[in-house]
Amino acid sequence: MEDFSFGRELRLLTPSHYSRIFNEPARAATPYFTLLAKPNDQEKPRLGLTVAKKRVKKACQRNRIKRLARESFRLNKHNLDNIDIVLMVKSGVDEQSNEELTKQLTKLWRKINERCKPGAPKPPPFKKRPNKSAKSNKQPR
RNA sequence: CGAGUCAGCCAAGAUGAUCGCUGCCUGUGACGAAAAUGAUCAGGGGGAGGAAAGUCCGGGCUCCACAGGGCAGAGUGCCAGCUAACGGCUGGGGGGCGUGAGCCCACGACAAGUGCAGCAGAGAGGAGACCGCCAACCUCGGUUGGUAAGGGUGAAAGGGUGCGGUAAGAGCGCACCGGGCCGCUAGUAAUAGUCGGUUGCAAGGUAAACUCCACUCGGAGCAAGACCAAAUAGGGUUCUAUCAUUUUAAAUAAUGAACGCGUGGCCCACGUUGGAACCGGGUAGGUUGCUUGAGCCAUAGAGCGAUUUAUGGCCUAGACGAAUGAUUAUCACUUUCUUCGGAAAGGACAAAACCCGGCUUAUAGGCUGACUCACUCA
RNA sequence: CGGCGAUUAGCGCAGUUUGGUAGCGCACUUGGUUUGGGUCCAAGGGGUCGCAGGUUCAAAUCCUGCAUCGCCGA
Repeated sequence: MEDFSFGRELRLLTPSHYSRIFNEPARAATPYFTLLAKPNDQEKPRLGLTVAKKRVKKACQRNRIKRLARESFRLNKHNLDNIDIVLMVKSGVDEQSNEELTKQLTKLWRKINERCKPGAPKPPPFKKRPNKSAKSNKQPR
């Protein structure tokens, strides 16, 4: 029987936890999510969520996305190594169905775990994304 | 049956299953000498709203300030009541809309004072002669005077209709209607009146213009405030005494040395030369404030009503990178398709953050009651 | 969660106090100057004044309610 619990020891609780991960993390992304991750010295994986008000306007939609992410993490955490993950969202998530988001998240957990393995190639140094705005302007709405 | 008005209620459709989150209660009881605290695990029964929203008002609560009063500033604005309070609600008055049930209204004062009204128009406020009308004069087209009935301008032109009157006109006079003032009556009052008297009508609009009048208001907000408090740096007190020598009551003073900074190196200049204990401020972090309250339900009484009194019963979320969820089964409901077996899709607005009373805004639908209008039948 | 401010032409801003005509700079268009371009000169176009109600004869301006953007407080 797998352990599916999700207590406080599996979450990132303070700003210092978060800022550690923002410094040179491994990255994985889909059109609606971005994951940042780093190995930790605990025995378990840990999860933190950032759902910006700028990206998702309504409070009940923010809650829905956070719940889905936590639920997905809870069901998949036994496949993860000891890493800290921060999940960020992009604009447009609130228009997607629960089913679609769950599918994307399940893929992402596997992907981020691969990239955090010690043998994996080091990610390029964290730079400011060049000309991100120019690129997004080209994309059709 | 159709159209409509008002009031109230429900709201991720209902019931299960599996896997989770959270705080409460009961048991367990790690660490610890023990007590206390209560880690962990198990069980039980709770766990978003009518607007939780906007933050537009009002209050509780907390801290700060404060003799008393006034000014300034802000707000409210028909009258009476309700309330902890209000810009809210109830009842009444007045005005407007609707055939009606009903709905809407910042609705004090411009006769205290000041201001504003572009353009047009003769004239924009105790006025005025552009056209017209009338009279006089003359060069027959004008001049002077009278005149507010008619035309024209404007959002707005200084009571209305009729008769008399007049050179033409005019509240100039009269009748009726309307208005002002004083009184009477009804009403707590706003206000009302087939009421009485008086007044030719003189001062029109605008106060979401300044202003005046009446009433209200100290400021900030739970990120308020209270308590505990690591590391690092720094402050104070005491003791000891530093790397050496001399000196002094005393690390009191002086010299040298060392180290740091700077340099390829040197000189000069600058700075530092330990340790211990205690004290207070205070950051990260934690605890508290934190949910029993102007509370909810039922019955009875008072009141037209808002509301209130009495008795009985009930306890109904307290999170903090922030819980209240996900998947699935069966059964209902709506729409579409249909080979009438079924299949597919769908269910609003929206998430507590100290707590209440209101207002405003968003909202798929469903249910209940009262009433109005139209038509038909009896 | 609480407390504040702003929204006017493609861009940056006046005008709002005291209600009647929406203006300035850059940019844009046309013409002139020049061999041509720039500079310079002259003329011109372009604005539901964030949205919806109300007060008023008349609203960018006064009042009310919404929307969007931004700032501050641990």
